[in-house]
Amino acid sequence: MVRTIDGDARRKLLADTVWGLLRKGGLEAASVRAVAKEAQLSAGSVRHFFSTQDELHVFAMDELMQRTADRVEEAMREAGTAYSTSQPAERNLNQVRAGLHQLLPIDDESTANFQTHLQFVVKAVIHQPLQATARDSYLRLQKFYEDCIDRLVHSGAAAEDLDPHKAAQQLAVVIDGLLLRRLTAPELVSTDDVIAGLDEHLSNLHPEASP
Amino acid sequence: MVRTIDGDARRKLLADTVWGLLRKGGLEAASVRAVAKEAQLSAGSVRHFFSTQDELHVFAMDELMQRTADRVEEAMREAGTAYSTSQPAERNLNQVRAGLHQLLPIDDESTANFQTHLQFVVKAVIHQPLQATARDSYLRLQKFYEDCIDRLVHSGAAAEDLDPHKAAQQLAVVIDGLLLRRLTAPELVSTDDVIAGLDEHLSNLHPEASP
DNA sequence: CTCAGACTAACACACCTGTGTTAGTCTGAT
DNA sequence: ATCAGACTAACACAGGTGTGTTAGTCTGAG
Repeated sequence: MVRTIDGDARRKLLADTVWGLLRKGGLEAASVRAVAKEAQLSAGSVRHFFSTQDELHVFAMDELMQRTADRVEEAMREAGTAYSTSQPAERNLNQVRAGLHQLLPIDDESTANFQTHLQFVVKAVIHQPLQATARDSYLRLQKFYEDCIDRLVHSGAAAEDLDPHKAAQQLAVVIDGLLLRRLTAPELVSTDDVIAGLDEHLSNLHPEASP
Repeated sequence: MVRTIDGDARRKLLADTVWGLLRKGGLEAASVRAVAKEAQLSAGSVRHFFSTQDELHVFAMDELMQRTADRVEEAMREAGTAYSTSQPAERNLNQVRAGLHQLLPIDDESTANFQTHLQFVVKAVIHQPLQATARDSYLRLQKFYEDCIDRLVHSGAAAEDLDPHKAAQQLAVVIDGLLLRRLTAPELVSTDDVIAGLDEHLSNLHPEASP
């Protein structure tokens, strides 16, 4: 090895650059040249790390999904320690809530992230190279939702006669709906509405819920 | 007037062409030349009716939204006559259900429509010229949802102590969520799931609902 | 000190884009 | 029959795109 720049760091920097351009102008704005310019590199340099534009885009999408997953995991761990002295039921509920909050646009940073996310997944519907990543992402998410429901049921925060599969689906629908609406109709749905929407849904799972 | 081709028909034909290209390749695939070719016209001809690309795209989006609104209205009218001999409560419920079904991808045709729809609204998030249309569309939809809740409450299909605004929001979230999930994760959400998801939500509004 | 090879920069190619311009063709009211 | 003007077609311009190629620069192991 000679003259070894940290390739992984470079790749991640470029992924980050793609996110910014994508959020502001769609995937088409994240051209090789535009990314290079934004990252203060030459086009040749970018293409040294990603020999193809699709490769760059796929990597950027993968990376974004991974980051989100990491954030969820960390938020749950944090909530775990924060409520380490609480009852398991309360701890579980708060962990789930903390994890799910990471999947919603609730502040400027997460809104920016999910704007990028949305552009990616919607593009993936019609752009083949992105489909595998999109598929991985939603399969993983589905598992996560099922895990959340599991935790809620086992800790008494959700009725035991719940159909876990159905409940996970509904949870996914609510989260995706809140996401899409917050991003496309921001005048009608505030970040507070988003949080309230999720919390409402969760509290309706409580066995003693519903008047 | 001389040599007057039906301009409105031409415009609608071109809008239709845009939908097809958009659904398959995103807004960027609906270039002036591509649209012209697909519609078997020359580029100059297209630009005679739309002097700018944005104008064409905006018109196409407007038209799509209008068509959807028309379908909703007609479905409700149909349901009204179909249940004209029923109790008002039952008629109202079925009208609402029929209208809302028009806002979901439940068969090949509606799936295609909403693929186009989704591409439009997500592009509108970052593409200024489309924003006014998107805004009109979601404001109109919001009113429609509130109207639906109203009907349900007044006909006893929904609890009277419901917060109408909140209920309309939740309805919107469920519908948008089902839409996004069906289109981005078709393996996880079938068209039947979509219908079931909506019906479940509606039946949970019933005053005597919840065990 | 050397030099393989990781990295960068620059150019070329073929193609597509929106838009402006300009000349032509056809039609229906006069 | 004429002719204004709605419509069409074709070209040009300036710029952007992905990608291939090729020559150069820098560095750390030997």
